[in-house]
Amino acid sequence: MRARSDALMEIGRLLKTTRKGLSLTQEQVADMAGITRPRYRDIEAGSSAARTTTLINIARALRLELMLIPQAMVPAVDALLQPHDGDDDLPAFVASPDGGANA
Amino acid sequence: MRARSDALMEIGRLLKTTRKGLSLTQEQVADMAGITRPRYRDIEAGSSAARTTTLINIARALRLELMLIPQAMVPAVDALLQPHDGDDDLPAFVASPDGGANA
DNA sequence: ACAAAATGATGCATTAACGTATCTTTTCTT
DNA sequence: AAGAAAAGATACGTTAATGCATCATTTTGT
Repeated sequence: MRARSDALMEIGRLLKTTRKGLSLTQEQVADMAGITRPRYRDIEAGSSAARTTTLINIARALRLELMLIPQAMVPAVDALLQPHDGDDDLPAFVASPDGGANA
Repeated sequence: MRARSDALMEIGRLLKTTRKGLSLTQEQVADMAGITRPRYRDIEAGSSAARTTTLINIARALRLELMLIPQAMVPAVDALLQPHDGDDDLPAFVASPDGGANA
């Protein structure tokens, strides 16, 4: 409800972009992820820090996978994702800077 | 408290492996991530679904980054992470199958 | 073998994610 | 322009993540 971290907003933007790329409504994604629309809305808006399981379910509804990448490999992974020749959906990747411990 | 999904246990295993590779104690990682040791312990054991912000903080304490990768790109990213010639720490990557909507 | 550190584990209080309901505002479609 | 659908937003109750304290067990180091 009162999350609002940089990372959350970045994730939210990615979710929204990906969802629109798939022409899905918030309700459809929420259903697929097993949560309600108001909750999905908060997550997409970056105003709620979803549980790990919830984020994974949302990601999969959008054909994304949550991964933990060694920081040293992030540039390489980014480069790999940049020239998305085109399979079906839109590109994606997340995370970067932040700071404040919790919340 | 009673999470226990496949994905959570997989993440937990990765966190533990990475932490040991960095020779850090649970307490050190918990401190860096801004949570308590009992909580970090639960997360590492896969018995608790951390909030997104918490997972990000833990990941960064372990020099990892949370990323959402298009499923179509996962094999390529995996391949990129496999032959880690030697940068600094241990390997890493996560996620796979699961199912049950929430929790 | 011993001590110390690290990890496993539990109980209780607090906080925020999540569900349900309802409303308004914006964006599509015709 | 009118109507419908989607998205934005808020309130309140429930549930689980988190903090704090404290135990037992395992591992590490000397």
